[in-house]
Amino acid sequence: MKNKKGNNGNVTLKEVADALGVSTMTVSRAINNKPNVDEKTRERILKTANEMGYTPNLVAKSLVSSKTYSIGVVIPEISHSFFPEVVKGIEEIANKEHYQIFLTNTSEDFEKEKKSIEALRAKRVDGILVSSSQTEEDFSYYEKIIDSGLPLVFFDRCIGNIGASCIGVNDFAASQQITEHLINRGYKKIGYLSGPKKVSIGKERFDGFVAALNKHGLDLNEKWVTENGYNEKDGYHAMSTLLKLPENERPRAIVAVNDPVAIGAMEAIREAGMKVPDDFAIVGFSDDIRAELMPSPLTTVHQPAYEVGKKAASKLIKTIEDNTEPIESVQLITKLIIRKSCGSS
Amino acid sequence: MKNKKGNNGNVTLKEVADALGVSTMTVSRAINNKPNVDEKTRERILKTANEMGYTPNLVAKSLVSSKTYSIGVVIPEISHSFFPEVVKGIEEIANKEHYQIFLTNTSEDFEKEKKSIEALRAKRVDGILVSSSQTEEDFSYYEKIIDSGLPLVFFDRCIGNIGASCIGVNDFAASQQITEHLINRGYKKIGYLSGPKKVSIGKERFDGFVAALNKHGLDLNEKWVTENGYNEKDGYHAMSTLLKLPENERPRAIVAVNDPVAIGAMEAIREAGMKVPDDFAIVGFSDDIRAELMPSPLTTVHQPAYEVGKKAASKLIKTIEDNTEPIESVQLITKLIIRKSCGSS
DNA sequence: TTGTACGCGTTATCAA
DNA sequence: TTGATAACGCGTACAA
Repeated sequence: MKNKKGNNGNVTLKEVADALGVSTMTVSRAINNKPNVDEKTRERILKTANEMGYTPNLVAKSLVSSKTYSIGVVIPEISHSFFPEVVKGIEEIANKEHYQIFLTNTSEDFEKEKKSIEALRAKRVDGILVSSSQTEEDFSYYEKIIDSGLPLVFFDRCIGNIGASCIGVNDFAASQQITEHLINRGYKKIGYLSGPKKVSIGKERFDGFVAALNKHGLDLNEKWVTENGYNEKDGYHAMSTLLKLPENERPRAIVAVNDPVAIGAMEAIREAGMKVPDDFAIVGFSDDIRAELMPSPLTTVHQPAYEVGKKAASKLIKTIEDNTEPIESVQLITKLIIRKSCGSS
Repeated sequence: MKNKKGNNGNVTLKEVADALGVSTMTVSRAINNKPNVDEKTRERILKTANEMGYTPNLVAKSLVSSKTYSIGVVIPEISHSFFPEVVKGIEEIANKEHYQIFLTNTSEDFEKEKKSIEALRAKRVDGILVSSSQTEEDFSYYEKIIDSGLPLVFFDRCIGNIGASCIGVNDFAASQQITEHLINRGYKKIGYLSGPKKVSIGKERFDGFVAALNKHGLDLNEKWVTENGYNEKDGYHAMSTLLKLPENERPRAIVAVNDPVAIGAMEAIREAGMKVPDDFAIVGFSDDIRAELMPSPLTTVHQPAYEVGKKAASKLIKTIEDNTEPIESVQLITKLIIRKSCGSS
């Protein structure tokens, strides 16, 4: 059986007004605490509205105001411990400012990413926060979004110089630093397990790695560089490839683009009957919740995920509410966490 | 500078219609693939709409149809590895059915939970999925929600017999089973680190623990039962309390209400200079991503988190789209995962 | 202080 | 096949 009025169970201003014999405007004013309402009528209205279970219809409000108080959040992989922390930060700030968040998970698939954004746009979100999985050279998709005027802030995986703010970390410097840490420990034969280099963190971190080698006069051995995805299975696969090299042509240390990849690689090393750090030193990036618990605790770069989320949400909301808010690229500071996997004593 | 028309950069049906000199209805029909449009005009319209960058305004559509294709998801703690998996399952099903999800994180706070639900209701979500943190006896809040006709499905932490479906796991049986596993290994002095027993999983799991003791003729020692929250720090705190007992009055094995609590307790044990399982055997619940990596890998109950999410979303959407969909209480099957923390050989 | 008219963008309905 | 009108629920602008 359907409701006579399509509005599900919900009470409208008009229904409250009719019940009291006043106009909808008076009810509206009373409920929104506008000054020009007689105190007695206000009380009557509030009482009745409450009894009738009135809740304002934000859909109608949004249609009039072109403001939904909703923001879209697009992330590549909610299972990585980094992202739930980011989302927590986003949610905290958003709620404080009375926004709700639409969450979409793209599973590292750019096509799904685009579809999600179209859905969010159709829902008329006030803005979107994106950690992009785009692996193409062509940034016109995001350029169009930004040109259209939809407020957009990238976080973690950014697309630079196309007119959107970005909240990330110092990927280049941190990657250089952790690589130098390996070099300083005496490792010279160092391999790199990369993610797609078209993705910002893929490029930045790899470049940091190369910069460290150059600075110390070490050569980049192309055979020791693999390019796969950002998950455990990708790390496992990449490391398996390196393990197929003849023993004297293998690297002695490994830098992984992130912790899930490092963790996958460690599994491949273990299965090959070898040990970390005795046979391979290895370092990661992101300080996954599992990093310190690995059989050989993983040396990595700690990222302030919660702060990234808060900062990104805050920047987006400022951009939404004030279109003179400047575009900026923020790099939050990471911290090198030295554990045993790099051969630390 | 503001837009003349408040609709941000978005093109409307009317604008497309004016550009072609047809009525909005014709444009609407063309775009929605209704049959009664001349094929030539349809083509002209689609072409122009596309060129102008038309995207339908779902807010306006929702106002007319009283349907938003949005569902609210309320979870207690997104940082627990269990919940991101659930959310992933929810998102997968929801997207397939063209729904978007509003995510809210309550940090185990019932007041925040209620506020989130009010916000979601004001946004006129088509339904909500809730894992409740309510710790009161009085269920009238949810009774009112359900009576109001807002489709609601609980998952993981349910509130029973008040007219909503619930997708959970066999908490009672699994808790009994894992407790019996300890008993069968010869442990007789068994303590319990509980969460709030007003929360469904708190009660079910504790009752399962007690049932196992009873079945084997063991007494429940009240001193060995603590009631705290569901996080690591709660487990740490609870275990610290037990460790203050004189050595001969301490339990020899511990059942924790979930893995985060078990992990916190293990930390307390380690800090006290004692070992798992040598000094204390311990088991958890939920198969946290860290469980197998603990210094003494944690024996626990694996929950099909992703399946819980898919099933919950699927049930909610069915309930939304067909109000004759029966109320049901589903218990998905868990699996006992035996590792070393229970003294397994 | 209170009420009336109108518009936000869309679709259902009925008329042409 | 196409168009005009009304309605969804609310708030702004103006009138009483």
